[in-house]
Amino acid sequence: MISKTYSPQEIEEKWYDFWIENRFFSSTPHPDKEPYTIVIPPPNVTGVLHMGHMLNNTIQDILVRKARMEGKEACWVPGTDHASIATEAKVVAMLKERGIQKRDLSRDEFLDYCWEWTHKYGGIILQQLRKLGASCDWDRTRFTMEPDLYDSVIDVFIDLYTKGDIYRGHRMVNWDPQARTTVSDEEVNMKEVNQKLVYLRYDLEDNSGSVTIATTRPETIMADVAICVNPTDERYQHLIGKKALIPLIGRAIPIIADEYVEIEFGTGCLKVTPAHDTNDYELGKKHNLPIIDLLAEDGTLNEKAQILVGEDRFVARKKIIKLLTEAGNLVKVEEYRSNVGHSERTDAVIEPRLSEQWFLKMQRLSEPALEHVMNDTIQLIPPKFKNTYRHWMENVRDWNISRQLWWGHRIPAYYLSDGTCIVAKSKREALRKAQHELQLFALTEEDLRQDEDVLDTWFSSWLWPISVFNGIKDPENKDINYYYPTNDLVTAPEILFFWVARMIIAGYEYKGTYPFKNVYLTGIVRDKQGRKMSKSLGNSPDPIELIEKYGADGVRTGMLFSSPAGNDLPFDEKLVEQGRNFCNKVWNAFRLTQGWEVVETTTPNEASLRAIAWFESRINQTLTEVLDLFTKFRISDALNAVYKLIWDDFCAQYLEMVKPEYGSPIDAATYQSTLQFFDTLMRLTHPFMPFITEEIWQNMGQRAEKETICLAPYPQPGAIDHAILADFDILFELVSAIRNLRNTKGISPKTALPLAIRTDSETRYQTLEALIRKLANVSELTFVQEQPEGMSFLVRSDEFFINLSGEIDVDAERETLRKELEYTEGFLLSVSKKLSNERFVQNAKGDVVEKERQKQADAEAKIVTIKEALARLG
RNA sequence: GGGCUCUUAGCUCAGCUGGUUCAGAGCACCUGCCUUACAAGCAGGGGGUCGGGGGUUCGAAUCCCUCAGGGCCCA
Repeated sequence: MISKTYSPQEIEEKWYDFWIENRFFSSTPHPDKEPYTIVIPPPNVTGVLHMGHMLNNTIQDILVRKARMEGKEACWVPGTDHASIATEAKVVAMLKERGIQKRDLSRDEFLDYCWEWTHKYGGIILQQLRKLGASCDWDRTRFTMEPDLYDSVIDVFIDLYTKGDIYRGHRMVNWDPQARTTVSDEEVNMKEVNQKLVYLRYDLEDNSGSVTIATTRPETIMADVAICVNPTDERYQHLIGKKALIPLIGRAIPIIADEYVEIEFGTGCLKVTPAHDTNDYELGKKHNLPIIDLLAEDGTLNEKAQILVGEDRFVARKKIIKLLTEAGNLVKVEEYRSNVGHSERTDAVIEPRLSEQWFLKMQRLSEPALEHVMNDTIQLIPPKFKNTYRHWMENVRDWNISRQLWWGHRIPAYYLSDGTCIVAKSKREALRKAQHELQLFALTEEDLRQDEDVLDTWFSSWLWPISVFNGIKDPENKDINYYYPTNDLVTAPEILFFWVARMIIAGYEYKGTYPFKNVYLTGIVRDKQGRKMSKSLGNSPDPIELIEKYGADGVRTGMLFSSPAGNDLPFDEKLVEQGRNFCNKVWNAFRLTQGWEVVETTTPNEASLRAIAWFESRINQTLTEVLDLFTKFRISDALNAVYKLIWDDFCAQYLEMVKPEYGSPIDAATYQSTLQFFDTLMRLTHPFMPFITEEIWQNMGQRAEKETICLAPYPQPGAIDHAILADFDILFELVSAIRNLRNTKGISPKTALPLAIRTDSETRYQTLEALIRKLANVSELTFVQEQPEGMSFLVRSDEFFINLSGEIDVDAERETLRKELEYTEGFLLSVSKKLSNERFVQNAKGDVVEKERQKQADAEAKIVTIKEALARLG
C-alpha cells in the first residue's frame, strides 16, 4: 500500500543518483539540435547555500529542465569563483585560530593555505545545489582559479593593456584599512552616522588675525596644504593670498579661492587635504598643491603627521581634539549627521586614499554594451532595469581592477629596478621583452619584480560565459562555437553593474556579440520585517534544513509562489508549507488512481465521456497559457496556472467526475485517459517539481530501464473546444449553487435531491445531466415550464427548483431574489446608459459595443426570470 | 540634492497597450464536515471608495498633474 502522505526524503536521493548515473544532464555539442545554455552565476567558493541561491537556482533549473524536455541540447554550466576578499578573510581567520599571522607567511605559503581552504570547503555549495535538484552538467564544473580560466584572465589583461585600455595611475581609491586593500565603489556601503563638526582657529602667519574652519576630520590637519574660500565670499576677500598656520605643528599654508567652496557650509572656509578627500584631491590638482599623506595602510598615522604617530585614525581624532582644546585653537563642536562609506566585506570605515592602481578605461568598451541593452538585443527582465542600467553606463567610471591581496590572478606586470614596467605572460617572457625592446641584454630574471597585486574578482567573472567554454584561450573550439551566446542569465539585481554589465562588455569585446539573450533579475529574499536575509543577521532559515523538512519540490514551489521577476520575495515558511501540501495533493491523486480496479469489459459512462472531453480542452487551454507565460519569464504565474490546473481542475473536478462508485471498478478506456492526463500533468510539472514527478511517472506504467521524465517530451497544446469549456463553467456554477443550498439548509451531501430546470437551452443540461447527478448528488432531473413545488434559485438566466419537503423559507427566498433583482436592474441601467450615450456608440470599438448589447439582452432576460419567480412566491 | 520605482482585501501580490456592476488570486479568517485519494484535506462564506486631491475621456485601478508615504541606485 502506498503511504498516505508523500515522503520526499526516501525519493529525492534515489532519483538524483539515477539522473547522475545515467548522465541525463551532461551535454555535448549536437549541431542538429538547438542549444540551450545557462551559465550559473558562480557563487563564492567559500559560500554556503542561502535563500537567494535557492530562488535563483530553482529558476535556472526550471528553465533548463523545460528546454531539455523540449528537445533542446540543454547545458547548465556550474562553478564557483575564488572571491579574493571573502576567501582571504576566511583564511586569515583560520590562520589566526592556529596562531599564525598572514604577514609572517610568504606569498606562496599563504596561497597554500588558500588552496587548502578551497579544497576543504569549495565543493559545499555545489553539493547543496544537488539537494535542490539542480540539473547542472557537473562534468563541466569550473572554478575561476583553475589553470585555463586563470590563463584567460591574464591573456585578457595583456590584450587590453596592449590595446591601451589598461593603465596605471595614482588615484583616489576606496581603501579598506582592515582588509588593507582597495575596494570598488560598488563594495562601499554608505551609512548615515553621527559625527562631530569641529571648528578650528588657524592663526595667520603675519599675526594679522585668524581664520576658522570646520571639519569632521581634525586628525588630518597635519596634511592640510591650503585653506580655500569662495572668491565671491565678501567676508574673506582680505585673506586671499595670505598664509595661515596649521595649529599644533605651525606649518604655513596658503589661503586660496575657488568656487567649489560652499559659502553656507560651516564657516565658508575649507581646509584642503588632497591625500584624504576626493574633492580636495581634485582641488589640489587644479591649484597645483602638494600632497601630504599622513595615513599608513592600516589606518594609523604615519611619521608625516609629526604628532600622534602610530595612533589609529579614530583614536587620533579624539586625542587631537584634546590637544587643540589645550592649545586654544578649538572654537566649538557641533553635532553633524552625514554619510560615511563602509566596506561591504569588513564594515570598516572606508578611507579615501591615494595610491597607485591599475585601471581599465570604460568609455570605449561600454558603448556596445549600452547600445545592445537599450535596443533589446539583450533583454532585461523586468524591463524597468533598463533605466537603471542606462544611468550607470552613461556615467561609467574607469574600473579600478587591482586589489592589494594575494588570492587571485596576479597582475602580469614586471618592474625593473628603475620602475620600468613590462606587461607579459610570464617572467621569462618579460625578460625577453626587456632584452629585445629595451636592449637590456645583461638583465636576468632576478632583476625583475612582479607586481604584488591581484586582479579584482569581477575581472575574472566578467569572462565567465566565455571562459567556461575556454573561448578566450581557444576562440574557435567546438564548445564555444556551439554554446555561445548563451540563452538566459538568472541573477540578482544587486550585481547588475558588478557583473552583468561587465559580462556584456566582455562579450562584445571578445566574441563580438552578446553573452546571453535574456537577463532575468530575481528579487531579493527578505524576512517578514523586510530585512534582507543574511547570515550575519541570522534571520535566514537554513535551506538544507528546509529541504529536509518540506522536501526539495515543496521548497522550490514554495519559493516561487510569490516571486514575480524583480520583485522582492518576503519569505514565509507558510509558502514552503503550501508547496509541500501541493506535493501531497499530487501524491494522493496518484494514490487514488492506483487504487482503482480496472475492467476491460465495460464502456465509459456518459459522465466520464464528457469529463474526458472537457479536461482535454482544459489542459490544452492551460498549456497554451503556461507556454506563453514562459516566453514572458512569468515563472511564478506559470507555476500558479499549473497549480490550479492540478488542484482545482484535475483533482477537485475531473477525478470526482470519473471516480467510480465505492467498490465498483473503472472501465479501461476512462482509466487509460486518466493515466494519459496524469502523464501529461507530470511532464508539465516536472521542471517545477522534478522529484515527485519522476517518482510518479516511473510508477504509473511500465518504463524502460533508463527512461526518465527528464527527457520525456514537454507537453504541447492541442485544440481547445471553447463551447465545452463554457458549458462546464455553467456546470460548476450550478453544482456550487446546489452545494451552497445544502450548506445553508443543513442537508447532508449524502441526501440525493430532485432537480427541476426551467430553461431555453435544454440540450445543454441534457449533455451535462450525468455530471450534475454525480457532482451534486441529484436523484432525478426534469425540465419544467411552470414552477413546481420547492426552493428556486438562478444560475445565469436559468431557473432551478429543488423540492425540499416542508423546509421552504419563503421570506428568505424572496429576499434573495429581491437582492438579485436589484443588482441586475442596476447592472442593466448602467449598460443601457452607456448604450444610449451616442458618444459611446460612436467612439467605442465595434466589438465593445456589441458586448454591451449582449449584456443588455442577458440582463433583460434575467430580470424577466426573477420577476416571474417573485410573482410565483406571491 | 539627482535618477528610478512603488502604494489594490488583515498579509503577499496579479490586473498588458483605458471598455462587463471590475474590482481578482494565494495565504489568513468565519461556518459546516474524520464523505471509502488526501484534515498537509473537503464543501461553503464574508472581506477593498484600487494612498489623498485634481484633470483628460462617453468611460479611469489603468493615462496626465499634484500632494503624502515607502523602497532602490547615485552624489
